[in-house]
Formats: sequence, C-alpha cells, structure tokens
Amino acid sequence: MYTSEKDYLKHYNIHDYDAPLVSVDVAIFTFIDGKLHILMVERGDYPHKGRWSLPGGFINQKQDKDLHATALRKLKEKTGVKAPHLEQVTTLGNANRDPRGWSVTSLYMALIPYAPTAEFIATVVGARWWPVAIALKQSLAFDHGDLIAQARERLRAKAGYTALPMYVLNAPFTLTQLQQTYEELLGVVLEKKSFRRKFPVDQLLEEVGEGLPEGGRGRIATLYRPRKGGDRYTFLRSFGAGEDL
Amino acid sequence: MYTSEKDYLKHYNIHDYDAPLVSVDVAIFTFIDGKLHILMVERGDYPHKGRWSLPGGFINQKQDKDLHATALRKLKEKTGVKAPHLEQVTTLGNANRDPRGWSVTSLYMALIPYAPTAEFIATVVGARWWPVAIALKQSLAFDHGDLIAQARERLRAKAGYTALPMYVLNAPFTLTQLQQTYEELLGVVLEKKSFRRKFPVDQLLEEVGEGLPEGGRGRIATLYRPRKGGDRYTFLRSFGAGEDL
DNA sequence: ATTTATTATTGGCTAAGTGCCACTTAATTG
DNA sequence: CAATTAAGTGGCACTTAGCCAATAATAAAT
Repeated sequence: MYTSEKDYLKHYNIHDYDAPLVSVDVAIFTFIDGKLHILMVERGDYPHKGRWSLPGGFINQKQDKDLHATALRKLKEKTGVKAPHLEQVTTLGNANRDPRGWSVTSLYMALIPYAPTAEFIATVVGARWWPVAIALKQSLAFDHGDLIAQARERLRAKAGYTALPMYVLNAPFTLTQLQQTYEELLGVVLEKKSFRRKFPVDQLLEEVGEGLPEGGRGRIATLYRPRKGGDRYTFLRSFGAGEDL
Repeated sequence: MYTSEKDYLKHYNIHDYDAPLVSVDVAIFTFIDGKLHILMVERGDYPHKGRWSLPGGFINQKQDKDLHATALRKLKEKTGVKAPHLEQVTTLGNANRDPRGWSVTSLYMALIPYAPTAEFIATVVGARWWPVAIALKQSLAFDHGDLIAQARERLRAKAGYTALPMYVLNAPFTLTQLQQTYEELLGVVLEKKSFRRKFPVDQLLEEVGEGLPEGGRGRIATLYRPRKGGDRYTFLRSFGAGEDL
C-alpha cells in the first residue's frame, strides 16, 4: 500500500480515525487546620457547567512538550506553583465518563503547602479549597468523585512508606505536626517514639530553628522544612534489603 | 453561546479539535529457563514497519468498554489468555514518540506463565518471546525500549513487597523456584529461611502435592500454585501496622 | 516566685522480626 | 552403602517496633 515510511506519513491524517478525547486532571492536595483539602474549580462551560471539578483540561500540542507539562501548566494556572511534588496516579478511559464520547483522562496528584499559595489562589475565579471529605459528598462533574477517591487513596498508601506528607505542610513545621499529618492521612494513631525513629529526619529534613509548639504552650520544638535538592522520599524497606530508590 | 448542555452537545464535534493519538501497549512478562522474557511482535505496517514492538494498538470504541478492556483484548489476541494479572504501569504522552504526531500511550503490564500459552503463541505470526535483557538492546519501534524499562522496573519494585512474581511461573512450582524468581527479578541473593518466613505461603499459595526438586535430585519438595480467588498479593507492612489491602 | 499544666524529646524494657548458618531429612547417583 | 544434592527446620545473635515512663522546657495560674 505504501512504499516507505515517508510515503505513509504523507498520506496519514489523524482525523480519519476515531480518536478519543484526551484530558489531564490534577488532584491538588494541601493541609488546612489539620484536615486534607483539595482544590476544586467551578466549571464555567458545558458540559457540566456550574458543577465543581478538578482543575484540568486538554493537551495543548503547541505549548506542552509532554503530559507532565500539561499537568504542570494546569497546576501553575490555578496555584502559581511551579515545582511541587507532582505524580501521575492513573489514567482512566471509557465510553461513559464524558457525554461528548469515549474519553481518556490522565489523573495527576500534586502536593502543595497552603500558606504560600493562599494569596494567588484567592485571585483565581471559581477556584477554592474543599475538605476532601466534603468534596466527595458533592455531585461533581464527570467522574471526578472517583478521581478524587483514587488520588486520595494513592496519597494514603504512600503515606505508609514515604515522606510525601511533608509536602502538604507549611514550612517550617514540628515533628508533632508532621506526625499528626500522617495520622490524619492514614486514619490511625501512631506511636510518638516509633514515628520519630522511623522517619529519616536527618536525610529528608533540615532544621530551621526552634519555635513554640502547637498549642502555644509547652517545651520549645525543633522546626523543620523539607531538605532541598532531590525528590527522595521513600524510606521503608522490604525484600531486597538495600533499597536504593 | 449555548443554551443548555443538550444544545452544547448537539454542536460538539470532536474532529474540530486537535486530539492526540491514543494507544495502549502491553508489556507481557513470563519466566523461561530462569530468565525474564517479554512478548514482542514484529510490526507489519508503517510506521516503523519491520521493527519489534510491544503488543498494542488503538482503542476500539465499539468493542472496548474501557482502557483495561483494550489492554485485555490485545493480550488475548497475542496469548489467548483471558484473566492474567494485568495492571496499568503509566501513561506517556509527548510530541516526539510517534512520527504521526502528539501521541499518548497507556502502558500495561501483564504476567503470565509460559507453558500453558506456548502453543497458542506459536500460532501468532510475528510474535515471540525475547529475554528482556536482549530486547532492551535492540532498536525497537517508537519508545518501546523506554516502555519496557518502565514496566520492568515496576515489576522489580513490586517484587520487593508483593507476591506478584508467582504469576510468571508455571504451576505447580517449588518454593525454591519462587525464591529464585525473586532473586532474578530483584538482582539480589535472598536468605532461604528469611524468604520462607516472609512469604505468606498459607494465605497466597495452595499445596498441590509433592515432586522432585529442581535438579532432579535431592529431597522431595512441596509443590504450590497461586491460591484461587482474589488478587490479594501485597504482604509487606510499613507504617500503619495493620495494613488491610 | 512557685506551682501546675502542657508539650517536646529521650530512655529503656519487652516482644517480634530478620540475618546467618548449621543441622536434619529425603531423594538420586555410582 | 556412601556420596551428593536439595528441601526444609532449629537456634542464636542482632535489629526493629510497641509501649510507657522519665526528663526538659515553656506558658499560665496561683
């Protein structure tokens, strides 16, 4: 049919094929008052106009060099943040999730601290933080309820064996605050001593002075922030002993 | 602009937009002679005609109810297997990976035993098993070298804390064979006693008699196969102690 | 100024888990 | 029958985790 790769490409036209819609959605988490929150935006256009949804949208083939860039762009538009923790959670696709037809979305999860982003987010129309528990009870656009649940579950799972939760806290923070964040995410109470033994403070955190503890009273606590350089945050080991990633 | 959701959908035409290509690729792993192998197919059409690639292709919007179904269909076409372990690894998308334009692929990983599939696969033209190490050295179609590396890495990582490697073995197998599979996947030597203590044999395996050990000599070994019912295979614990998934 | 309440941080004991290696068991080979 | 091979177990030292109590350092109350 075609005589060469070049010949094939000359005749190829993507519009001859039945391609699905492709979008990127980002579940952006933070911690406010000891509770996990997620950034939602109110849809200004059809479909599902007026409903709350995750920040997201279509790939811009000119601007975005890859999928990750699309997610970063969406994140930046809504929060002003450039370099948060951002990871792909999963990709869903089926015939029913979008009334426009077979559609695929790549779900990302981002973790950011609240305080340094509050001012910017306040200027973004239609955007606001919801406690995750509340957001999940709303009637959201598309299957975004499922997406939130999946991202939430990924975060919960990773809280079990990584230091990721440190990225949702305003720095500097105390170890007690960090522990409470883990407890809230995991839904369990942790032993103070065990937590401090297991969390690799020396490797992952940087001391930034001391300050009053949570309640304003009690012994002065050491304050920390995530150590710069490198996104190394896995710390639990399993089979092969000397894990290195 | 539009008066209602219905009105909007009436005027919506996906071909008005610049949608990327969307495909699904499946890294199908098995174990042959103590080495990890991957199923590859020789491309019969442009682009990259004649090169080796992962089994994969486009979504069939009529047949496939979701992405997972697309992956299952591809797997079934090449191996005849209906219900293997199949999981999504990641989704890649960028402007350069396909000469036809911005393209997105969802990468899946499947684990199957070799023996029961050998006959079927022999009938599939252009399909054959390659040792993973060899496959990675070839000049493969698209970015399939990267895809293989990512799927391989996912398998390695999961070998560290799950029982997944049992799905690449021909059943029945001995615990020593299972341990050797772990060692090959992880690239480390494991302690026999530690391995047997840690692997939850009672929960995940089923005894199916006894048989000669590996080399044909030595004490009779107990033979096992993966226990039916449920895909529960995670067994290592981390923070919150009482893990339940 | 002293006591009380509150919170951070560390010590220390016990129990459970892991690494290591030798021993026992049960088969084949010569 | 002895030698060899491989499965499976015993046992001990060492490490890690759960538990809880002691100590340190501050604010608030008396």
